[in-house]
Amino acid sequence: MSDRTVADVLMKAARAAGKAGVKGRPPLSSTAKSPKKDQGKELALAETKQLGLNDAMEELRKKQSEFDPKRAAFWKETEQVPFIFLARALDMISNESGRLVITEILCNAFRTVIATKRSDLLAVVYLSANKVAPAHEGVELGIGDAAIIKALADAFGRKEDQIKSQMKALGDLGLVAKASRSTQRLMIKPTALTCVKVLETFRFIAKESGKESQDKKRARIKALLVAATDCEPQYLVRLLQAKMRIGLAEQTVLAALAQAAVLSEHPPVLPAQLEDRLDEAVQIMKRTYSVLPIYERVIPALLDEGISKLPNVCDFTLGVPIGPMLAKPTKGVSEVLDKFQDLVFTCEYKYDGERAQIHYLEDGSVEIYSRNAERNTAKFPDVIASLIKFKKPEVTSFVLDCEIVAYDRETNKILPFQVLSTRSRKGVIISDIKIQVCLYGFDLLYLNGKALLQEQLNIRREALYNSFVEVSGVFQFATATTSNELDAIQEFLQDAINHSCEGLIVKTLEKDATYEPAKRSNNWLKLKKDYMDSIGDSLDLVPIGGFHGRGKRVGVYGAFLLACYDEDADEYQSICKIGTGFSDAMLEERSESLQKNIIPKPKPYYRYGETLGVDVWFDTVEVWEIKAADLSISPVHRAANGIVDPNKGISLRFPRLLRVRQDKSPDQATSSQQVAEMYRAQHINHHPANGNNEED
DNA sequence: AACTACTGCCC
DNA sequence: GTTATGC
DNA sequence: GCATAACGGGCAGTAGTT
Repeated sequence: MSDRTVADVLMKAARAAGKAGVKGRPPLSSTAKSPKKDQGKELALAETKQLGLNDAMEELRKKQSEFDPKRAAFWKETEQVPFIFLARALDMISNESGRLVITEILCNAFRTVIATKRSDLLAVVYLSANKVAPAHEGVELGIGDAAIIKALADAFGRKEDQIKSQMKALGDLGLVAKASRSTQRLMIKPTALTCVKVLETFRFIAKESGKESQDKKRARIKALLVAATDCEPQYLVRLLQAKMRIGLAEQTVLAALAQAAVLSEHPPVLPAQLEDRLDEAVQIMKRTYSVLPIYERVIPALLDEGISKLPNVCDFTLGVPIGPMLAKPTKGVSEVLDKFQDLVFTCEYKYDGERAQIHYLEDGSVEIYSRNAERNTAKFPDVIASLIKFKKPEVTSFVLDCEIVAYDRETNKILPFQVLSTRSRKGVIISDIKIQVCLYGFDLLYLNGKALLQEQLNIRREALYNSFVEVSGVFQFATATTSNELDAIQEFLQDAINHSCEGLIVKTLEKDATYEPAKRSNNWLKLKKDYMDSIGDSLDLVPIGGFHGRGKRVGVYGAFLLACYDEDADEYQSICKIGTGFSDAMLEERSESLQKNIIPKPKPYYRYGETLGVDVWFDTVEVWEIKAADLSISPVHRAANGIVDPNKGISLRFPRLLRVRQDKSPDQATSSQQVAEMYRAQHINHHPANGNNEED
């Protein structure tokens, strides 16, 4: 089969389709954004027979000052909120790009729920935020594109291959679902979906496990799809994918929720105060959720007590993960000095491991949470067992912010992230552990019954230093300096890198130095070698394959397969895919240019992993400069195969496009020898278990 | 029992 | 994780 | 500056298949 024809046809089809339904980029083709309420209207009238639906939905468009919550309800107040109400609201939002308007529509929808069926607000918010449960509860759908494709084929009586090729063309399974709507009319119309029912089904899907669980999950999805009408299939699928793609995500949901609470108050807020109250409410809601990310707690409290009293009822709770504070990237020491001009600050090593937030409760129990609030407690029983050794006896409760790093206690050296990631993740037993870890503590958020979030970093850090003792290779404080001289910082950065760290985190100490949960704060700056221009690994590589874009990248390539050139064997060896660093214009240019160089099948002198699933192959014509943070041994890529590892190639960590090298031809690309040399130059600390005879 | 594709979650 | 983009 | 949505490598765990 010829890849060219398939690829070409799909690409053209996508362009012709004008990329309706996914926003973010002014479409290549000039099809104007046509309001699509017209289409929805007919479908709704024909199918749902819910008279008043369209009028009701029209109400949602109104400004919040003119909006009448009950007029937007087309169901009886005793009934559960229909799913189509939310789906239509989301569809309305998909046609908007302004965040204010999006927030307003969602706010109106929430107000209607509050005014009619308050008990459904929780489900409606969960669906709006595209979540199934709090992150730390570990509820997983276990449904990906492959499973959805099967379910769609099943529900609409289509062939999987057909769905797949339509997926390539439309770039979104939600749109495929929309296009698949069953033509046959059902004899008995299924009962309308409700938000509660949909959320409940998602939770059932998550619970399904073991033999034939995939069939059971698929059956549940099918049932939802069959019962769905109008735009419901599209949004069901997008919810299952956890990709809403309509410019709405959790932060906006929180804002809308806060505003809806204010606007639902009795007596109504005076117009003169309204704007301030709304802004304040949004801040309160975001802050509350950042320290207590559990809708089951926040929403009832919001409904019962109102937004103003929310902080009194919903506060940080030991055992519940706080959103970790994040750092802003900076390009160099001078930018850091610039941003922290007159402030006192400190520099800490940025360790290359995984972020951990450790909760130690009064009863001695422990929870360990990841950067994304996943409960990792069962992954680190060794950490829990060692707590007692580095915690001072007078410490009865704490929340520690730290980095867990793979560590070789023989050589006292930090091991690479790739080693850490090989640790088992579930139900780990201490005696089975092969990779030891060291904790690097850098912040203390809670101590002996008292939250420290509001304290400045110097206070929190003092508390940290006073509460724990270092145990070499088990628990150490993040290496820090308070020097504020450019040269000294530069040197400290080099020290960090020499000690197997990624770079530095620079933090304000005394002023503007509170812990800002869940924020990428300006008070923490990260400084990595590869952020700096003219420093860090950069390679000149050849695009040899393309992958059809999804979402806002439909109609262009979303990613490319890159290769280096092996001079000895005269072959191109895949080294990584690349999908970031392109401006929209650049991505279009490169897509268009490479499309002219499509070849029907890969050249015999291309080396690559078969599992990559390349959509389209290109002749070697261009050279792109790519920046990366590190080089790694790869299970799929083939660069420098046989040079560093007998059976494996080399790949790049965090690859991104810098620019197109118009001055270079493909055979002048970075050579496999150079790639191998760059890999060796990293001076990686090898784990003893991996260093010896692996393959003999 | 070994392999593979898929999924979720680290970075 | 990095990056680009619209508001 | 914030929020969102494109996209990266690579690992363990799981379900299904050979």
